[in-house]
Amino acid sequence: MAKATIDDVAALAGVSMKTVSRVVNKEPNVRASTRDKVQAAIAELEYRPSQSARSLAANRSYVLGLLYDNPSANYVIDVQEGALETCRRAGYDLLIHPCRHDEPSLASEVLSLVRQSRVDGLILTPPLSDIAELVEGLVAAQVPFVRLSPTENKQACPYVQTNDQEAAYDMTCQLIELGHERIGFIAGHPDHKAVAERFKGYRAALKESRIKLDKSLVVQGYNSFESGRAGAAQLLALESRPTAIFASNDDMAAGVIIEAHHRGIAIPRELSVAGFDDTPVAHQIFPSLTTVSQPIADMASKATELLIKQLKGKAVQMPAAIMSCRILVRESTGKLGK
Amino acid sequence: MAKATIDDVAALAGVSMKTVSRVVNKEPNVRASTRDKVQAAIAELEYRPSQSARSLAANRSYVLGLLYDNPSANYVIDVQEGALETCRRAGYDLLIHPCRHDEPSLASEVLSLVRQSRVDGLILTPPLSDIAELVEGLVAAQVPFVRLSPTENKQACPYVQTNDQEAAYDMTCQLIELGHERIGFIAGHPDHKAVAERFKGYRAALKESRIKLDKSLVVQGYNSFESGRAGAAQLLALESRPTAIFASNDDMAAGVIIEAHHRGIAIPRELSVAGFDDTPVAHQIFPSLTTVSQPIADMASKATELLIKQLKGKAVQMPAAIMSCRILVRESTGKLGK
DNA sequence: ATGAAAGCGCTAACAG
DNA sequence: CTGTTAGCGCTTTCAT
Repeated sequence: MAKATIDDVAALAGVSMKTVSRVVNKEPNVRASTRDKVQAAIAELEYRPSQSARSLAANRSYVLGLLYDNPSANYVIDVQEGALETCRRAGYDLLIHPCRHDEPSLASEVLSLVRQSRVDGLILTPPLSDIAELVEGLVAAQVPFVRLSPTENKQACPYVQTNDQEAAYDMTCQLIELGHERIGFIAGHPDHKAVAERFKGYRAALKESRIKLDKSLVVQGYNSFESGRAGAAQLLALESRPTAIFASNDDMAAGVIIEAHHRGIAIPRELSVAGFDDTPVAHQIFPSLTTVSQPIADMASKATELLIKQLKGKAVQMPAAIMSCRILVRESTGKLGK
Repeated sequence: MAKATIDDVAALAGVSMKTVSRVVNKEPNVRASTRDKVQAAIAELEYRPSQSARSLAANRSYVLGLLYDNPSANYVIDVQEGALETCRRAGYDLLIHPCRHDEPSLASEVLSLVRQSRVDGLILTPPLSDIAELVEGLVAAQVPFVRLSPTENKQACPYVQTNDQEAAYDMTCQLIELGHERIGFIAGHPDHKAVAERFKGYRAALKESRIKLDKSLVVQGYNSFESGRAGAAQLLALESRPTAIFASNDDMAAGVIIEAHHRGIAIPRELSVAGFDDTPVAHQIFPSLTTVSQPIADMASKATELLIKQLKGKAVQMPAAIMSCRILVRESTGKLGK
């Protein structure tokens, strides 16, 4: 049996092509009995509308593009999962498009994707959310898009973010309450602003507790395990070394833990360690890592919803959603000497 | 400026639409000077062919579908990366389609995706590579597809696999050479045959060294960290416990390491641990894990090539590619007492 | 509530 | 080597 077309369905149901189209697209103004007839014909012929034909006619692809440049497999997978969840419910598919945030041709490459009518809209994740040229290019070309965790130019499009600076603040407060005063901090990659700005939470907590910010306790990391280990090596070699280290993400925190192991420093007896993200390594490491969990899939799912709403023309203004992080206390933090 | 169409380009270049089409699709039989004229017009108008129009006319979407049901984010990301690499070079895009291998409607759901003309072909990854109903359904519907690491029904389609049973054999031999005789084994998820069959390599190595297979040393794992930890708990509680444990993947090996830490068993002095896959946790854990690295992205890239070749009708028979694993010796294995 | 006609922008088949 | 003619299977617009 050859693939059935809308004409075959119309003929079998004894209606016009347009009526079948109405039923398929759940448009109103179809009598219930007519709809039933059509649906029976669809079932009998196993009719599936051709996406290419409807894309061409309607000038919409029913495909969304997910853009990312993130070395964390877990982050990307969670985003994909969340985005797909909403896509499926709404009848969209998802095209993935990893790219390089430092590629000069990034904006034109992405615009080309849209101009080929491949995707109806885009989802941007950090650090792409903060690439001004890309964001401005999309706005100028009137491409519908949403962003996850943008830190700048927030009126450009709908977005979803977490209160992660607040979580970094809370985490730092917890360490202070445990009695720590010399708290090392490993900052996130400067290009990755959402991570980099977790530093603000750390700083605010110290300030509130009237602990002077000691610049020798703050080292630059680059989100990788290796950079975390290197940062830890620097901090732990200090004459008066910190009693706690807060890394801006789990990979770097894992690096801190390994470096401490290799130096024979006991965690948490001699050093508390905290991370951020709750990646799998956080509980696969010894001791398990105190960290912050972000609802990444939920953020992506919500962002995709905002995008689809925008595509349907329902959005007059640019909505935004803020979601909450959760601190997970595990084995790697505690009072000194315990 | 409205989006330029092929007619606009043809008009500007002073040729027919068909000639533009030839240039765009790099077909032969176009005079160089004509091609140049056309390309100049394309550049001037910033013409990008509409994918929907060409899909409809040519009955091809230039999109491939990637099917997976794998809890390992790293595996999936590597597969995506490899597949995309080939896709880009060949002018294809990639649609991702996670699904559940135990879902009864899996085959019909996937066939529906193809019938909507969304994808021209499919890439199946473990454990989907071994879902007979899906594989047979695709063959029956004459859908072009390729598989990664299939263990059954190998003539059904082109495929790519590694010599991982051989690698498991080599790893076991290495442990034996280090003096281990009581080597525990944590088997992979039974639904995930490619992983499960690593056991064969372990068994073969023991046999060759005339070490009797002790069934109490083989426990069933399910590929997860937790199942690895549970398996290790069982093995390490044995009266005569193993001096080495080989887990069928890194997540389970990480579970072994954590369980050993909690029991105060020193690695590798009292227990050697080996894993499989070389996921990030393998070097983010203490001690770092001896493991096997598979060229996952390369496999996916190669598989995608085979698929595209098949789409172009170039493949008469079903080709297969076998790639090599590499053993990475790290800190977690050694001689007893060292 | 339903239908008829006119494309969407391209490729395929054939003609020259 | 290049052009002409027909669709691909839908949605849209406008009738009825």
